[in-house]
Amino acid sequence: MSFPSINEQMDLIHRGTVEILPEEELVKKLEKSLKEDKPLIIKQGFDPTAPDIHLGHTVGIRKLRHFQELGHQVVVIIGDYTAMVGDPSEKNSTRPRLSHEQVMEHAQTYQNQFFKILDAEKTEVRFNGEWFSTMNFAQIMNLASKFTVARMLERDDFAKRYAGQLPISIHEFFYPLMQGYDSVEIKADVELGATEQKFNLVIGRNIQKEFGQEPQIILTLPVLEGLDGKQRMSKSLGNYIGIDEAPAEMYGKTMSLPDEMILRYFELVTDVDSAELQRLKTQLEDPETNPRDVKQYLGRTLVRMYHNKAAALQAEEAFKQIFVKKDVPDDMPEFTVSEAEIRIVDLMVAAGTASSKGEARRLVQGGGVSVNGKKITDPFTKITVENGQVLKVGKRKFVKLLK
RNA sequence: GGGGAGGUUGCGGAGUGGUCAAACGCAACAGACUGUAAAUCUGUCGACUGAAUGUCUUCGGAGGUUCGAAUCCUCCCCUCCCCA
Repeated sequence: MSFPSINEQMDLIHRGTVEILPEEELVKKLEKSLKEDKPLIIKQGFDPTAPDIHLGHTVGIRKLRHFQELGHQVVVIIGDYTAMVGDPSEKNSTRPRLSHEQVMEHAQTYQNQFFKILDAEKTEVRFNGEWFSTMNFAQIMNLASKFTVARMLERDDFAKRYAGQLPISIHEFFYPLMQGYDSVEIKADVELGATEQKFNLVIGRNIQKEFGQEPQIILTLPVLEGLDGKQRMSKSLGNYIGIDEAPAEMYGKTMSLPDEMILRYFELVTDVDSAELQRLKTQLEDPETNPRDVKQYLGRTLVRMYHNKAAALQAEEAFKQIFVKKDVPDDMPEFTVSEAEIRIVDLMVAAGTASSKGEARRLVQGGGVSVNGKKITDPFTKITVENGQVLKVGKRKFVKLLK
């Protein structure tokens, strides 16, 4: 196997990263790997707590991909055991513990999605239950003895919870220890993680030293903001773009991003090269440019990456049709009405566009509902359904009515 | 083990016997303006009923007092702080 030069490697490694700690050590490791023609072991762990991978996750996965392209060995750890603990990072409360069965189910979905980005042939997937399930209490005590409570409480999240009189369970202290021990088991050279993971990653270095290994390099990556442009992208906040989403969804969600996020997304979650990135930056700074156009390009790029080019163009067309021409989409869910005449609020609830009649009534009164382009303002309006009529609720809910 | 504080509608946080489906802020949703951007403004924000000084469900859980309980009492569960 041959590797690119150190400079070339460092260039790609640097893209989008926040910190490399310590960078000189990484260079040394790369030199050694080059000299001995031996790939570095690159680790990142994933807790299969939520079964869908979104763009936020891909920041790390794509970095793994970069290492893979450079010829290094990527090891993905599925934290089947750690998931049962729950990572306390950036959390202000104890996470619910998952059953092993749930975890394994999620893990499968994760793997399927990983390989949309990673080269499955060159990726080693390990479950940390492999070593944790057989660890005995003496070994656990040994691991636990290597850290102090004060050290744990240095962590911001723990410190805040402690100060805020919120519960911290003892088992949460094990999370960083477990993650660190994973590095020992696979003899990691580099571990990737989001910036919020820094504490856990540093613990990994310490643990490796305790176990007589050369400590791993830490590479931190930014936490991607979600659709609101403020809070981290996460499924529970509902501000995510999932890589499994349909083209129209993916494109539409991209278009709803705040403008300030455009470049950041290009940099962190797309393949555009640095020259292109620079060009886009210049373009956005030009007052003549409508940022919307650049955002459309971002939308197309993302759909192309996770679907294909045709889907990207189609998604864009559909989007324009609905929101630019204010037309109705070509494809929409259908709902068959059995009654000859139905009240608008009942129809809305039946067709799933409102969760209760109260909500339906409010939407109607708020002026957000129309049938065949005709706005309805009285919640007691009775609709005589004709085949093919379109019910529109809010900005984006369309239902085709059938008899 | 002892002492103290606390658990309220997605979150934060008022409310200490009726006027409480519960202030206010955030988030969310809808409307106006737009580029499904941001900012701003307006409205809504437990459910049911053609809608109201209506009914039901909700203030950690279970009982109780009362004409009436988020509010008072009893027991239980959970969290935090201090002392040992």
